Amino acid sequence: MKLKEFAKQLGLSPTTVSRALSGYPEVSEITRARVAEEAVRLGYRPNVNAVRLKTGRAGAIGVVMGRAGEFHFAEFMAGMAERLVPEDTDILVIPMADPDDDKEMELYRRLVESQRVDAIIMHSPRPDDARIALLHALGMPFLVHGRSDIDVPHAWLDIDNEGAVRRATAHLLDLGHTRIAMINGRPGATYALHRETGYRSALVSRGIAADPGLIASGNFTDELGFRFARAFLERSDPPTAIVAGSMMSALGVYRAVRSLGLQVGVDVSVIAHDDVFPYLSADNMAPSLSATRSSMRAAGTRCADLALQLIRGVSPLEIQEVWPVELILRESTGPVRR
Amino acid sequence: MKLKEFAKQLGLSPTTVSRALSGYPEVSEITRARVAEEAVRLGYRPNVNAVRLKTGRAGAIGVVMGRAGEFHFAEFMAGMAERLVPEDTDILVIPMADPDDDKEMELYRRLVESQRVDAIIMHSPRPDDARIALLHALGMPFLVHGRSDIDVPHAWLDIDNEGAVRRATAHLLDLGHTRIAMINGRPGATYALHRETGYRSALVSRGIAADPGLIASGNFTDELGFRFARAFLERSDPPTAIVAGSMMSALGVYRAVRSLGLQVGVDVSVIAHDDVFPYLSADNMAPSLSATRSSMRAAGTRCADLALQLIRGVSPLEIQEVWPVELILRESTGPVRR
DNA sequence: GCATGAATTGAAAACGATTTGGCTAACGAG
DNA sequence: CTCGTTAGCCAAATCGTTTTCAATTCATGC
Repeated sequence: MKLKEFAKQLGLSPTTVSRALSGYPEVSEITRARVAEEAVRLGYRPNVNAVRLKTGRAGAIGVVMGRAGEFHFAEFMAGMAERLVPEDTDILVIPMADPDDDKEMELYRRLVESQRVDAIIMHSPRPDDARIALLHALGMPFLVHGRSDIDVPHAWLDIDNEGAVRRATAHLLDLGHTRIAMINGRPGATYALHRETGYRSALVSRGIAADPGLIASGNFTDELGFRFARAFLERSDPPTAIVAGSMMSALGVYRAVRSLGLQVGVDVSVIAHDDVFPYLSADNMAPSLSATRSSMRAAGTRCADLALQLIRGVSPLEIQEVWPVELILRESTGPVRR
Repeated sequence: MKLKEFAKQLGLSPTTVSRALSGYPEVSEITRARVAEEAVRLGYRPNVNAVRLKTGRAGAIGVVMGRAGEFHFAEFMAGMAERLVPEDTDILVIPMADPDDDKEMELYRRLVESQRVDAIIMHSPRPDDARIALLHALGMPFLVHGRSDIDVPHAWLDIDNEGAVRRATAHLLDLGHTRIAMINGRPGATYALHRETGYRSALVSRGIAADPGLIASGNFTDELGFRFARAFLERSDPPTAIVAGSMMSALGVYRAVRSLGLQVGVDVSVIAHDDVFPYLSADNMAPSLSATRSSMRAAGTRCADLALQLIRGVSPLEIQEVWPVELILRESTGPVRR
């Protein structure tokens, strides 16, 4: 059923029907009602591609996905959907190429030129992220989930990674721990830097020098959590507490602690960052995991919302949001054992 | 840069340029080369929306996403991307509505009519899944990841859930276990039924009656894994082995076993299904987890491939694939303890 | 030297909507 | 009774491609 045909059935012109459906003011309320009603009855729906061609709007928001199958991603997208479904806006997944490669840049360029999306949401930027510069130069509305120091205006939403880790570390210090290890994310991303800054600043404020041997970086996997924690704990001067970057890392850390016959929360205190997953909760771990917490799903919803605002013309400069992070103390942290 | 303008720069007609770029045979090799080269140099790219309108092809495949943020999803999509990126086909995420609701049906209807996707990939169908009937009726190419008994032709790719669980259960029986519990997925989905069938048939073949009290169903979460396993093990006649539906369930089961002072692989044997995640591996659990294994990522890649075939006109009837599932024995399974 | 067919190329008509710029009728005001 | 204004509607142009149909060129065989 096309507009022309539908209009004929109604005894109206395509113009009027189009206007009625798009809510323009110059059509009488009574006609509008009739058109709307008949559209439902006859099942008329404007052809998206025609609308897109004519208006230049894509009706879709692109979200960049890492190729490693990050477990955060589904949760973030589910959050996006919450906001975007009622808006009738599509979610387009943009698989990342190698970020260091020129291909990645080429990919964005093509994406923008092809007008398949009205805005882009990207994750885990680096302090000097060429993608941001490019998207800005191309004039594509985009929202950064995370932050960048790059000298280009960009909208962003981030959590207070630095503050979160600082508080977590400070809490461990309060408990008497002085040798505190840290398992961070892949080096390069701003969030990893911020976390390290938070960690260091907490130590410094107590006059403790950070031991480079107690800092490790890598993907947020159970395996690396285990390997790093084992390596820390097998040192001659092992840490008494570990700050881990994710729930998966924490699983590995727990395992490492246990594997050495030690007890989490007693011999070794553990704090991790929890993005709040429906399938794995810090509360349910044994012992329950003290964690810095921030909902990935909520971030997805809000990012989608902000992207919509960008599309509607809000200036990127007005969109800069830092979310506070909760610190939830549970059983995995305890006073240092002498 | 539009086609018209680009063509003029080349001193050719839009027709020829279009043909050259789309690889039609009636344009000379030399012109084609020139056009291709200049297109890169001048940065001409056809407007996707115009192409879509004209050709009726959307250049995108839709994939249905549950709203619960299933952890499998990112992995599956990463797999899809592997196949779809080189094909220059977009991935559109279709958030699911309530499947029992009419809204879900309405959603598909609109999706199809709006011509936003050329094919749809859906997951976890039920034996009698109205969505399949609808998509078939609407004439939309679609691929089912999983299976359905519905009497409507549909293309599908599934793993051998029944065989996997049968073998897993049989292996436990071989080890002398006779009281074997099972933690299944949400009731209703075909895969859950198949798994239960596999479980029951293994028991029956040894003349053992399935105890309904040893079968539980629910989302694949750590929490439910724990709760179900606890409930099982606290019975007066506890099972000596547990078959779990996912890695997350297995985490919960491990926790439950430990919480009762029991030992996985010694007091209680555990087998789970492993979709192979980069961030959590059965091999690394402690004790390492015996598992039925099938790569979710590979499934995503293959599903994307099959969807492309459907688009190219291959009959759904020719696309029916069952993947065998590996059974990998590790430390979490051992002979029954008397 | 000419008809024939193959090899290339173009002009123009779609695709299905939105939107600009009229047009008509009705209503008050003068 | 006319004129200006407004509400409501419509015709036609447009978005940027693809594709049908027709035209042109060119070599080939006679």
